[in-house]
Amino acid sequence: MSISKTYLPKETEDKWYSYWLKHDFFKSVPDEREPYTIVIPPPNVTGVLHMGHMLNNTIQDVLVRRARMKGKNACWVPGTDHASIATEAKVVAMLKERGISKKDLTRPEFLAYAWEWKEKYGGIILDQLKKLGASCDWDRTRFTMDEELSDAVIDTFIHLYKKGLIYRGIRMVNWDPQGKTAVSDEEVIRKEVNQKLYYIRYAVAGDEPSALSGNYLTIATTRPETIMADAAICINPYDERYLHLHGKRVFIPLINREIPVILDEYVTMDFGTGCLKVTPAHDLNDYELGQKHNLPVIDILNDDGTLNEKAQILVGEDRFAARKKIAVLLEEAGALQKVEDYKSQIGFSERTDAVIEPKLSMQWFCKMEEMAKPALDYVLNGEVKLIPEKFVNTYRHWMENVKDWCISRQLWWGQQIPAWYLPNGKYVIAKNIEEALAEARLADPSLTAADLTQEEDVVDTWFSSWLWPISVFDGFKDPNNADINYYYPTNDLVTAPEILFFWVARMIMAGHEFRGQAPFKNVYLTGIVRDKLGRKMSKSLGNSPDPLDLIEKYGADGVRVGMLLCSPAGNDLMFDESYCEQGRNFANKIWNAFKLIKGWEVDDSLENPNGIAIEWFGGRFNQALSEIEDDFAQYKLSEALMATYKLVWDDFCAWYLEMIKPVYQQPIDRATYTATVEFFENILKVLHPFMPFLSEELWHDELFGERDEKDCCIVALLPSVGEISPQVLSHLEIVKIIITQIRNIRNTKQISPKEALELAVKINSGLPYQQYESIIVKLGNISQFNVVADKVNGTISFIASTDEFYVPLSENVDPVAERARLEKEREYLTGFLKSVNAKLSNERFMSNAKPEIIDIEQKKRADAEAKLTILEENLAALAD
RNA sequence: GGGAGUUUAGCUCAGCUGGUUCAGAGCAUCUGCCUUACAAGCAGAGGGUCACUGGUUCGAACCCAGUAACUCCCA
Repeated sequence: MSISKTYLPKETEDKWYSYWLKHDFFKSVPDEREPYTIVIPPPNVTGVLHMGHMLNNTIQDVLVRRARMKGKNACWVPGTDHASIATEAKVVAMLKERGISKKDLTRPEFLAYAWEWKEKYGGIILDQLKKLGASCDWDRTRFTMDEELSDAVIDTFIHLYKKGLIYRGIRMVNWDPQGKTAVSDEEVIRKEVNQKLYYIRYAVAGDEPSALSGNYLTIATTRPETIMADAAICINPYDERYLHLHGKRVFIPLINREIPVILDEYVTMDFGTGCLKVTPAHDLNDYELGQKHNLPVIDILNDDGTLNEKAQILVGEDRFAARKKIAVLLEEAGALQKVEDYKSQIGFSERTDAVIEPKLSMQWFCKMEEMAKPALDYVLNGEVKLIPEKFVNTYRHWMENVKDWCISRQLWWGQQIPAWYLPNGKYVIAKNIEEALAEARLADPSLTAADLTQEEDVVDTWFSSWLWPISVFDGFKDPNNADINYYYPTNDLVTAPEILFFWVARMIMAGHEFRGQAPFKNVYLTGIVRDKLGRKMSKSLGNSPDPLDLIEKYGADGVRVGMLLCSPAGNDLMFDESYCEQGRNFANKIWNAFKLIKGWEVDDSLENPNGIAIEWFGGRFNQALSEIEDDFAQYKLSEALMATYKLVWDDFCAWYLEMIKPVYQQPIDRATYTATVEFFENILKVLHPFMPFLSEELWHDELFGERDEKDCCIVALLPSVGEISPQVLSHLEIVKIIITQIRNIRNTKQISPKEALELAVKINSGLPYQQYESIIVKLGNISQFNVVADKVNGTISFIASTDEFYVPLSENVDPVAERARLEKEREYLTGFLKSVNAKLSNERFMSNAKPEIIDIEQKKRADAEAKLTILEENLAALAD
């Protein structure tokens, strides 16, 4: 039988994934076991897997697999969200390719195309997750536009409206002129952009030109194309430069419309010129100022960002083209004083990357304040834990300053708002047109269905997502069903901090509102995946590797390990492919350990010479297991993985296997073999959540005996922490030092590992070296291990614990080098002893320090003194 | 402008309530090895004024104050 030299992921991954599926290991139905539930943060249905998903879903899978192996009923619910803006954009693009324009279609026709698109491309990202090994219960896959979930959205809208939490109003919203919809504050990404600051002169009405003040005032703006929408010029009443302007009126250049000069302390005197153009329709602050001063609102922009007739000039031009052109016109008119470079923050649409236009429009809003209060309490009182904790502050700050949520979107792809307008402009909110009509008739019995028109807008996608932990279990349709009662509240939510507010917080609000319970207990916030230069991974930078290529190259297990190695909770991670390489190497190491064990022949007539090694590793394993347990309890996944890594690589491979492995082609005794196979099987279990494919592959090897088809690593029970014998563990640490010292001597003296050495020990500590002799002899390649009563001269010496070791060399020891080495050690110890003595002779230390601390210090002194004595003697012997 | 966070080895990070598991881990580096499980490996080694300045304390990476740099969130 031949086993490949390295682990070959491609030969195992698809095989085991379909095996798990076939045997329904991911499937969960309520039963008597304790549930463990995660709902996936639904990725955008238009999305393809990126590194952020990769990280996020690896973490979820590790948690779910671990819970499953702890005997819990683990349920990971997958799905996608409908991402109204992004999807609508994709569908519009698809139609364009087919020569169809959205405006030529009716709403149902458009939606038919949208569903067609969704059916075709919507599953891609979920299929990609399978490559990673995600153990989701795929039968439960949900989509935020599924009928049940959409019903939940509509019912929620009606419910909140009836509670007075939803209202309609004119507000300044973030308008995305490309998506032609309003977007929420959270969907606006602010970026620093180089701009120009235009200084523009406005002629003052009725003023005679004078040499002193001129007959104009100058404003500074980054948006000269909006001057036609100006309603006033505002100055600070205390600005002494402009006292002469009080009560005056000025003319907007080019169109010569007259506007007043108003006074308000809002204007900063030292910014720009101190004269502020007020454009209520196109700036949020100006809007508020306009409200205060009763200024008219003149909106000169169309929904697509072009100028309309109210602008009078440049009608039909795009806002940015208009900006360039108007600069020229102003220049020609002598109204442009100067242009300066200027940096400022500009908002961009998260979905389309278009520059956001502040725009006044009629929108639907959801009141937040009332719902925010309990949602804040869940986090403050610890019912919902944020990991890491530092996010609690941010969360509180946001919840205490929460603003109403603009929930309408001017799109078709999404749940249409259940509002019906009556001919008189009023509206009713109802589940469907029949109910709407019935309600409308209460006021006016003559109305017919034809008189009603439904609101065109749909609700924000997040208005679906905030219901996700409830709606995936049909908790709205059937609030008392077995699933929701069993799985809700879920256990862990794994998501990115950037959506802490507009998703996590709102889920808590919805959970409280509809179930009286927060939807999850723990929220694990992952960091942002950055490249090793610290830049956010993005398509435009092209600095993001394709996760599927990585899997191809390093195997899914290797990539999973790579992701986790560099992912402390809540901190951004500087991803580098070399982490995946490390993961692959680790897989390979395990594979080779397996190969070694697999190659052994058992001879039943042999005695077990490895009792101590087995006892030691058993203890070490349990110790590591409890560390890993602690790490998981604190969601320190990368540390749990590192503890596993070291357990396997260092303790098992480098020490244990070397201790017990028989000489080449010699058989092994039964007891050692059995113990080792059992250790290895337990190691596979511990590895499984991190490396599911490799562990499952090895699990089924005949090495571990017969397995029936349901006996799989994925459902094996994790070992529980067993007995640890501290004495053997601490003795072995000394044994390791001895072996390392011997190897070190070999290294510095250029002695081959093949050349056996003699070793003598003068025991001062009383340690039972005879128990460990065989290990020292084997790993140190010692020909003779002698216990001596006196120092051995002409040897290399070292100290471990307080025992003295002597290695005679075939060539004479170089006394000069040996003296130098010992003196260096003496120097260190003397310094160390001095600092310990300083403490012990310090009265204040002795009176203030805790007794156990003093004990430790005294022990340190005793040890250091003992070692120094030995060193002095050895140095003296060297001088002879 | 307001708030939060970070700063420890070349890189990525641990370091709980101040005191030998206090200066750690992994990777990278250097040296020597193709020792039949593994060169995607083995053995060994080097490397840090714990950002800076003060303070509290018998004792500070850890507590306090200030400074600097970076990051994020909100305006």
